[in-house]
Amino acid sequence: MPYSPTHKPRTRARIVSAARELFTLRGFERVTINEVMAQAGLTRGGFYNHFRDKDELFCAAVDSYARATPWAEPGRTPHELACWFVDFYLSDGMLRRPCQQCPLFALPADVSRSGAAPKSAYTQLIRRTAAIFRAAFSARPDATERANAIVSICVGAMVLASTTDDAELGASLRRSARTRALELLEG
Amino acid sequence: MPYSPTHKPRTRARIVSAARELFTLRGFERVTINEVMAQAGLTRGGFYNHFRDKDELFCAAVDSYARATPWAEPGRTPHELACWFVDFYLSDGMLRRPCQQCPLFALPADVSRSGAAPKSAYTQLIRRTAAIFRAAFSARPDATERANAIVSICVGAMVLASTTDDAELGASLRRSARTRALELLEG
DNA sequence: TGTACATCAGTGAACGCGCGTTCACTGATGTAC
DNA sequence: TGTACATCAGTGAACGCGCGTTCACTGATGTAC
Repeated sequence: MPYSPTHKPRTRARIVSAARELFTLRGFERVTINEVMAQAGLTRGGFYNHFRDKDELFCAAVDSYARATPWAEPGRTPHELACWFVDFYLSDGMLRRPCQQCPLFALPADVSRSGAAPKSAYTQLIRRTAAIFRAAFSARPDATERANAIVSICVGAMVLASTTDDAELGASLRRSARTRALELLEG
Repeated sequence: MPYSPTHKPRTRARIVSAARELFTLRGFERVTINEVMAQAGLTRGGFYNHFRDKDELFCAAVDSYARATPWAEPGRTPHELACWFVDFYLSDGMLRRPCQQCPLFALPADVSRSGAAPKSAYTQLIRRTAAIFRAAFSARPDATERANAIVSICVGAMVLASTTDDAELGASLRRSARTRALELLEG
């Protein structure tokens, strides 16, 4: 039994992590397996020891987001967390720092054109994000509806801001989204 | 001077139209020049009589959206038009009918990874869409801010709805977006 | 403890398909006479 | 009016690059004795 039993899973995790970063930055098609493996410190051929094909890697990458901890912070009320999350999500840093980009706004097109598994992982991610906002409303009858609206407005603003070449328009869209999202949270 | 002077421009327009439809449906990378030309009733080679390369076609396709009439309808007040547009944008038909899909939610990733020209055309399209909503507010000081929020929420809901595999979640997101967008329009 | 061995993660050259792009050619059309 | 001609939009075979994928091999590691 050469190599410890944790060796291969750790290598795999490194590949997935590299893929997640590159995919969110440049999209599924424009990232080559060669690049992913190089970023993980490996060479091309070894890829197929871990994944059947590139699609399976994509699925694993999206899935790894969905499994990531939903930014739960101790010592904060759900409402505080929700407000903080809106700010965090719409921040300059989120827009610029590619490896931190959320696949909800970085990868929708790639996911929508892909197979069932990434779509399912992506759907989970939508649900988790909405749940953060829903938790901020104690017992409002329209909690779900409001949480949905907040997710849409945050994702929409980031999609548009990351696509426009006009930084001021992008900033303005994000400011507006922040105002309205917080307004919805205050109810 | 063989062929009438309008012959070539009309052929070009047919190619752009085919490209627009295919790109919004399947994205820039997955559509081949061969397919575009076939859909326009032509063959591969002729493409380069009209465009320098595939990037130029993409730019022309995005641009042709930006130039499209912004759904101005006579006999309707700006406010009525804005409300109708929210409903139209978030409708089942818009989500399903690929050739009618708006590039704002169908192509953001492709545009953000492309060159300057498509980004600029896309930015124009954001502006035009926001202008429809801004026109619905007579003289509110926060008209621009509200219009921006409405665009973000509509685009965000459609991005998410077109990516999830859960039709009910998608419908729910679009309903929520509709409620809040109309609320913002009523003020 | 040290050595031989078996395993299998990783290597990198090679393959082959797909697609963007090129290019020599065709043939439809308007003009000249 | 009819014929020869010039133009150039469109054709389709061919090219070549890039990238996903394969495969025979290497060499690092843990185990057996």
